[in-house]
Amino acid sequence: MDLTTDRKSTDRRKQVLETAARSFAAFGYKATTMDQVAKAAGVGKGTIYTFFANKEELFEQIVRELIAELKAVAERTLDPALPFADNLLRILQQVLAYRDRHGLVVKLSQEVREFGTPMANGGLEAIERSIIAYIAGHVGEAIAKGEVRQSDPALTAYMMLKMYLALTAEGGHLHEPLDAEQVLAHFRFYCLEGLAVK
Amino acid sequence: MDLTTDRKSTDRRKQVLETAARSFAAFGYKATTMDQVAKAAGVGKGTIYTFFANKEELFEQIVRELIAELKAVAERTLDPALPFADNLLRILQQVLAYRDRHGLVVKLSQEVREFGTPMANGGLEAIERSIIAYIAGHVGEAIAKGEVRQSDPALTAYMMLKMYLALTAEGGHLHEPLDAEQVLAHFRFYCLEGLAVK
DNA sequence: GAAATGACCGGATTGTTATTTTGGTCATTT
DNA sequence: AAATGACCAAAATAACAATCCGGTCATTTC
Repeated sequence: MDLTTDRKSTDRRKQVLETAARSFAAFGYKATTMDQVAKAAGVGKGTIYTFFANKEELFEQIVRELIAELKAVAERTLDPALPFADNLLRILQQVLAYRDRHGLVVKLSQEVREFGTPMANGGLEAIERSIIAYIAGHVGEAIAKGEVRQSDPALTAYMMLKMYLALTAEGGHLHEPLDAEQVLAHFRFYCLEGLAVK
Repeated sequence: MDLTTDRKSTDRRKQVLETAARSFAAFGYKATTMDQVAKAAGVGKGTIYTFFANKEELFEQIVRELIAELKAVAERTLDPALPFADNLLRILQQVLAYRDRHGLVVKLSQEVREFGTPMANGGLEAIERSIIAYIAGHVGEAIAKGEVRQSDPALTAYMMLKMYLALTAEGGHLHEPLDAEQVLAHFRFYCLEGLAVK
């Protein structure tokens, strides 16, 4: 059996997927060419089109895999013994840290800022939506357990993510950057406890 | 005394300012030309440069005036008899409604989205900072009066604006739009009361 | 002679055309 | 039957010409 040429179809597919993922992360969506991916994957260009209908579908599949990874990070971080608030903070911290360290997300963010590439923007939005949906699930559970006040889980999850991002990434020039411990304390303060005097 | 030609220098300055304000609001920063402003103001181009060092300074002066208008709207809305939370909501609603109805802000936002014009972006940021600073002042007072829990007024004002915007303008595609009453109720819920069960 | 002006300048922007690149196909090869 | 890469039309880019615009300053106006 010739190991060089006799590879199963699943191997080729995986090879394409991995190569493309690396290329999208390194060069972004539009600067990644199908020719280049084919060459780097050691595969004819036509072969890619037997697995993926077009460049967009190839990209979407890679985003889907990243979302699965983020979910895995969240599941790994989740500790059922801890109260909801602690899990929420741990997960936000871990998931967003992973996201920000991941080459693909970093590159896509830059591409959106710089060129406004619609596909790159769509990918990032899909990631954001999936994070909100994941948190919303746990908010729903927390409400059922009486750990969180009654509210719309989806909207609450959305507000939580926005607040967390307001404290960390965004608006870096409107307030001085906060370290991890400060972010944690402030998030608890603003999001969970509320500003009204008790 | 010839009313057509013998105008005082302050009149000419005001004329330029008003014409330029209308032009920036109608066409945005970069599509407004100094030639066009001079012509529409019935003034030689060189005259503009006796009042303003350059286009940027002219623009900044107009933004400064808009900020003063916003502050006036806020002051007019403020009712010292009302508790802090009510005033905050009324002011946010009034100021942001005024802002969104104001041609200049609308046009600058579009220009930033479309072309990323740095000057337009700078103007919007100045407006946002001034809103946050204004709210921060009142948050400071409310803390002193014991109406709001101890916190950094600037950061709290920033978080309040971000939350309000998250509920209204931004992320329109991540949750269905809310009407004014819902926004009010949700803002009270998320920002003031907090999510923790009491 | 102080204030106002608009012709003028160089750099930036825009419009136009020529050239190259790229996503996707399909006849041919393996 | 699976894989391939030469090929194509459309899209992106480069090259160049023409135009526009912010800012200046010698001249005019009052």
